[in-house]
Amino acid sequence: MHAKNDNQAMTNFIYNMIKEDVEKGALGDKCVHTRFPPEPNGYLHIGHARAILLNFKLARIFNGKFNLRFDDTNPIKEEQEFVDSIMEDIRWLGADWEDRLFFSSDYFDVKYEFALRLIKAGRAYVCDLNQEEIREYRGTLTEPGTESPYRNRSIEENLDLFERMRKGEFPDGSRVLRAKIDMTSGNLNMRDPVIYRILHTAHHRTGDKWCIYPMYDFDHPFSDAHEGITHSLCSIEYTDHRPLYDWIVDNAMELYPEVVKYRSRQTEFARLDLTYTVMSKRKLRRLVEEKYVQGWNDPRMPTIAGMRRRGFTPAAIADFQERVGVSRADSIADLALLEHCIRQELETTAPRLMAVLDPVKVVITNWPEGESEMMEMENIPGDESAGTREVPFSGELYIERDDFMEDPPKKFFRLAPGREVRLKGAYIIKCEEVIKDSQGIVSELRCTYDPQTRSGNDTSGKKVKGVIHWVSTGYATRVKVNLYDKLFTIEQPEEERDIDFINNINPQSLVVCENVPVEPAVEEVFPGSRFQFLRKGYFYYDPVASEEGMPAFNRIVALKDSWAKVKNKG
RNA sequence: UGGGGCGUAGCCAAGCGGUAAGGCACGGGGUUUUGGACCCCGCAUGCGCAGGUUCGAAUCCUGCCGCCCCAGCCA
Repeated sequence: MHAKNDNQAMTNFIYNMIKEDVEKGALGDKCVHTRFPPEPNGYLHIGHARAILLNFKLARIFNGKFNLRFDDTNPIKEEQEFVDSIMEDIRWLGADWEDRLFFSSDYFDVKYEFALRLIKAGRAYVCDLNQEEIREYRGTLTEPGTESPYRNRSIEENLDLFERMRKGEFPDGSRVLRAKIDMTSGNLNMRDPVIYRILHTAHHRTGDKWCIYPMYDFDHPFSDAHEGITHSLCSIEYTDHRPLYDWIVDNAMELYPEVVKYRSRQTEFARLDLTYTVMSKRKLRRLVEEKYVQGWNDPRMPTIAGMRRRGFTPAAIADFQERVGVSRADSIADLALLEHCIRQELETTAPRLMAVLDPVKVVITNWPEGESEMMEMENIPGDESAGTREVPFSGELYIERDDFMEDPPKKFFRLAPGREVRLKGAYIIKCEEVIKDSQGIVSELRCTYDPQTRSGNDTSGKKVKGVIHWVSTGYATRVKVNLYDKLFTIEQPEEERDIDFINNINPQSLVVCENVPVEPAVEEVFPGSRFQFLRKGYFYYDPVASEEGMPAFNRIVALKDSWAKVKNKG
């Protein structure tokens, strides 16, 4: 439907590059093969969705393959809980890794062998410098480093020491294995990078089998080449690591060709940020831990889990990613674009329902006492196949409090004393009397209806500008509604260097409406489905927040509101 | 002269020597029983700046300016 053809949608530089590779036969007998390599130490967010979808779609467009590989080389930070949530999120997004679920830790044996071969080739050595000394020897951004005094140990000694590291003879931090590259390189990553460290910590997959673990820069390129990844896509901050990536892959091909399926290449692209939210793991964790939100899946969070509970759809997220595009330039996508994508999808797919979020009572004084009438309304305007439903109309109704103004400005088209308005799908009513409580708050509007104006066979010839929604008081089902809005009040909450980003939280990011009257058709809908509450916005029947007898609906996004603009102009 | 990356509209982004796509946002009009949706129209004499090459430059050259990343035994 709204999803464009893949080939038309993709016009970014990575797509172009792969297309060229394919056309000139650069892949040999290989097909395009990509991967998404999350570290299982946190929840996925909308920024990750770009990487997931990009990798997955690229593989699909070129009839290639897409792997999911957990980068689990640091047992201190990684947990099974995150493996599970990450898989759930990726699956929900629609990226299918088929039978190719891998873990970096699956290759610890073969990586150990590779390390041995590097040592034997004189290209890696065990270094006894402690962490602080390694830092000192590394030099600075502007000064070259100094070679470690252990750099020229004999191959035999290195082999012996590395073996003893593996056996657990040395404490954490006492020794590391380093690649012997160039301590004078302007690129710090090439100054004899550490490739294995000692960590006497159990691993979520390999248990106590290992007490030495490979570093990312050694592990990642090797795993890519080992899996036969043709295009290794990563974010821009790894550009500096590319020479090391190539060094590792080249050495693997030379020293251990039997386990290398492809000479993988790394390509970097910019991360994706979004306005009115934060994306850093640290800040998201703070929001959760300090209880500014109710958890990682709070519908205000930019996490995949949060967006799923808010009611976003995978299709809208994918559409958003496509429209934003991919480049190497730092970018912050506009929340308005994401909102546009979900509105566009729901406009044609979400059935309409009437709910009055902030009710005020209307009594129709000339309506026959105790009578009611069924009004037929379209579920999705313009889509006959979506059918219609019956909505009970009566002499006592709720309408939205802000659909009435006692002293309205010229451009206000809704209800006001002496003015007429159409009740959507029903009759035109006229406000005859305003009743207020002791505090002067409007408590009831007494109106008359015009029997000639029944929707569908209006013989009155009347034209009113305003159309408002309503619910019959005697036929209202009560639900809970969570009105979610932007989590922050400014576009870039992370930008304010001197002010804690917490200060920019939107105090109105969640407004709860209890006992909201909704037309009775709501009783036939299911958790997990999406609706438009007429004129108010799109809502998601939240299976998590709903309770027995009290369904909860989350506002995904409000409808565009051009009245608000008029009103604010004065 | 540490190394690397990036500057096209308010936000994204195409373009790769032939005279600035597209989307969102914004503004105007039409239409409408959702102030929604839909349909028109408008929105960079200009591509960070300054020179140069060329019949012709966002694209090539030179020099500047600005922003981002890198000194984890994190990924």
